[in-house]
Amino acid sequence: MTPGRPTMNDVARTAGVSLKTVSRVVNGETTVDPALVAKVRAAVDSLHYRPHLGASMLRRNDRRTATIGLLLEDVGNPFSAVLHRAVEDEARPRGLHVLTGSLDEDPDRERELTRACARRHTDGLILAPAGPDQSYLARELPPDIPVVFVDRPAAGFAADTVLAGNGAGATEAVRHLIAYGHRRIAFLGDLARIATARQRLRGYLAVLDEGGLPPAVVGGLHDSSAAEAATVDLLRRPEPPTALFTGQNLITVGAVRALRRLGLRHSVALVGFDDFPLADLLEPGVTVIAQDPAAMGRAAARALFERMDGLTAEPREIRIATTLIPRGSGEIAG
Amino acid sequence: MTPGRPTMNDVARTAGVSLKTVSRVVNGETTVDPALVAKVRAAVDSLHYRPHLGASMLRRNDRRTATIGLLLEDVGNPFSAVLHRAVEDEARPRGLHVLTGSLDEDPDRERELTRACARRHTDGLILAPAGPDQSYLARELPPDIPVVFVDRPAAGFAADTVLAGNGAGATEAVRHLIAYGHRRIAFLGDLARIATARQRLRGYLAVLDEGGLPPAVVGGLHDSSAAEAATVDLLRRPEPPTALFTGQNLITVGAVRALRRLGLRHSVALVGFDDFPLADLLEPGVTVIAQDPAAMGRAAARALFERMDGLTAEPREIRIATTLIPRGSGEIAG
DNA sequence: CTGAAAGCGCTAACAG
DNA sequence: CTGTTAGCGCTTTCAG
Repeated sequence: MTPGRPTMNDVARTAGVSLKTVSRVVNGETTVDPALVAKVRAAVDSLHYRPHLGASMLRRNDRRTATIGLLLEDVGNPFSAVLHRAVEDEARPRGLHVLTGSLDEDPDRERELTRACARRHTDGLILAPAGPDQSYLARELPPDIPVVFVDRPAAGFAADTVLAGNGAGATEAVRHLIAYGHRRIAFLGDLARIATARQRLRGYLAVLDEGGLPPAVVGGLHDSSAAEAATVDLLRRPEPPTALFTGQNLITVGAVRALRRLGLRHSVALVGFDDFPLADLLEPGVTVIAQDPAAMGRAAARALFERMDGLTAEPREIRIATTLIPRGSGEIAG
Repeated sequence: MTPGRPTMNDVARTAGVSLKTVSRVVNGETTVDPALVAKVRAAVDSLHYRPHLGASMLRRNDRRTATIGLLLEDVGNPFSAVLHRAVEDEARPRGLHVLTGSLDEDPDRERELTRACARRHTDGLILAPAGPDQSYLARELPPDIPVVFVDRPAAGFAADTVLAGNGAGATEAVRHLIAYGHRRIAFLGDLARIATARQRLRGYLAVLDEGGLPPAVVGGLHDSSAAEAATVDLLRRPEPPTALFTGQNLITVGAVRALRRLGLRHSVALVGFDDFPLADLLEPGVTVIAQDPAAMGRAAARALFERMDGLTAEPREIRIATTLIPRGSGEIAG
């Protein structure tokens, strides 16, 4: 027969004390005779006993699993990865561990993974919404597990939300280009689906409108090579734009490639939304509106912990400011 | 009074059946009267009942939590992030979820987090060892939870291990430089602590020895700016190297910055270990020995699942091949 | 096909 | 300061 993993009972037996005494020692209660503590400790060590979190959580009054869920677009992309790490760093001092998942813009997967968190009784959930509607959460998620949305606004469910200053960032980018004399400024992005992208577009349109300049929008770009092709296309038109504003990381890289291919990298200006490593080592360096994914992760984690601690205030919207980093490509005069 | 989360008992009561019937329906057993199934389903929906994974796992015979642990150096760095994503993709079809943690080269943290996994009864563990010795696992980790090591070899504990072809990759890099006529080739790396780094160094030394060439090793570089300073230093010596081989991502970037600062980027050759985004857009493009973190994650996950399914063969060592990607910097003649 | 009883590993509540 | 009893939400016997 296989003995299986030792239980508190086994420890109690080999230590010659009652189960409850073992429980007290394991939980660090101070009201135990030092001699018994020593006996229990010895038994724990010799049996390699580890307490069973699931069992204790089942019986305990606070019912904490010391685990939070973190559902992001794709844990493999740099933005999500840095955000993830920031959440972990906030969680660590509280003894919390992180269960992660990637949603890939798939609303079904979003429901599936939130359900997985509910079944595991995570103490909280940080979610970057993939689908257009989160009203299902009121049904699927028990009311005792708080949620914080991050990176994208949710719909149909009220909770704290941490967002980048998308509109403000876009506004700053376009104003910057206008200040350098540009009047034909194009926007390249991945529109429609993602609320974040729409906010950036809105910022762009607002500034152009303000200045009486004509917009030129290319949407539906989902990867780098599509962006490259679209940029080449755009610049070969009659009266091409003299400046580009790209709505996202991969699109920026596609535009850089296109400008290079066309030999225009020193004559057409470019500002990208979202920073990326080595942007400063390209030629020219790429001017960006930098987001701060680490700050977003920290803010989301802190908001979640406040809720877990019982805060019941109105849902809050927390904006993490963006920063324009001039590196050359955005300072080409028009 | 707060009702709390509904239990199977609540469902049974509102459906007018026994607890056990609810259990059967929830677990998809087929031997239930369709009429009762419908009643139970209705009760589940109306109460928003969700089964409690912890409670079921406690009583169940197989004792699976449907969760695996994944402990990496830093979930925020691109290498770990891509590996993480690959593990998740393998885990998903098996209905497994991933609990993640970053070790930051800290052996204490490694023990702390493996213990956290043990207490949560994860079904398995994928670990990128941080400390020099993993013999504690035999004590800390119950024998029923299999481990797979990834990215770095472990010591003192035998288990499947997935590694990049570090030695082979380094060998290829140095041979490549020699083929381009270089005789003074320096190695810049983060030595000592990390087994992986040592293997790369060993490959470098072996090839130089083979060709009767003098080694020049700079170690202890832990970040990009240290690497930059060291590179500048190195190249200002009398008889400086004509080619550099950098042992790691951040060091490569530091070297690129140094070469640029010294105006030597088109005259001193460079091959870096580990690929990075935009390496092809620099000038010159940076020649690298690319690892395949996604393949490593996949292989680790598959090996783990085989063990979880009961495989008891000898521990295996799985090597994931590296690829030399010539982009210019490594093809500067010496 | 359905249900009643027992008990997974642990902690709460109450005695001693 | 210590032990006993009951029971968390669920699945497992084993009877109907």
